[in-house]
Amino acid sequence: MNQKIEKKPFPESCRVHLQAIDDTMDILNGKWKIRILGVLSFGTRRFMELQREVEGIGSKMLSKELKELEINELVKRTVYDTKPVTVEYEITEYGKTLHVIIGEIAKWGAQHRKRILRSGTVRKPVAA
Amino acid sequence: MNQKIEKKPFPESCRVHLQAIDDTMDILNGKWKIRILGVLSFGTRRFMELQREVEGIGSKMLSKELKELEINELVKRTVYDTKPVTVEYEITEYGKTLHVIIGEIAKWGAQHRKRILRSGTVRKPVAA
DNA sequence: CAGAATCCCCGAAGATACTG
DNA sequence: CAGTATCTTCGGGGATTCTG
Repeated sequence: MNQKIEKKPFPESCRVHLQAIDDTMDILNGKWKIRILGVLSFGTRRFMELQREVEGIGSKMLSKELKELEINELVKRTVYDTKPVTVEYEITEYGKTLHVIIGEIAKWGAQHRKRILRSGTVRKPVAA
Repeated sequence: MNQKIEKKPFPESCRVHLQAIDDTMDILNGKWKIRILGVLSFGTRRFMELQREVEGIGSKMLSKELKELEINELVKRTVYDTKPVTVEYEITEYGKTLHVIIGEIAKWGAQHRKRILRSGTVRKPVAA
């Protein structure tokens, strides 16, 4: 049975803020996208290089995630007409606008790691 | 010695950076955590309120994600000994250190939305 | 209300093989 | 090399029910 507590639905300003968060997260979904962008932030990469550098990802997933990033114009794919075809991926100018976010994520991660180590306990970054 | 340009596995500095990104993402995994933190950033919330405000989440998922956030000391759970028990969730001081990230995410989302609208096409934030 | 327990399904994602 | 195609498995997560 549905309980109704009916409080104020939610201030509009809050909804907008949350909507914005969702907009971003819809694009950066999947556990690989951020990581892929992280690797690409160091420069152009070929498919195989990415697969090697994004630890644990399979070719199918990599292909799929890259395609999604490309659709959203965050990554650019370039094909070179060599004998065995060569493909390079790089972050677009628009994609670079994400660097602020990724930078903050990296910064926090570094701080967090220090915190974990400092706190004697053998606790590790637990997720699940 | 070796004159050939070695394909270094990956510069150490880069690995550290990527590791930091992973550390953060391991904690903010799942499609709900960021959203939950976003809602909680507006203040203390009860279980049902969260479920209503984090659109689409089920009680099982909400419970699970909250537990994980609690383990990582990003969220604090308080139980009040009322007739039907009352439970409140709030962001911890440590959790607030994530506000920078979440703020940037929201900022980017807002910008992105504008960009999408501006670009005539009916393109919408595509994820998959 | 706050959640745990159950049942169950569908899609994410791995492994493998194949192609231009 | 850079993917695509196919098959299959596994568990995330939804719906529902139950309890303190």
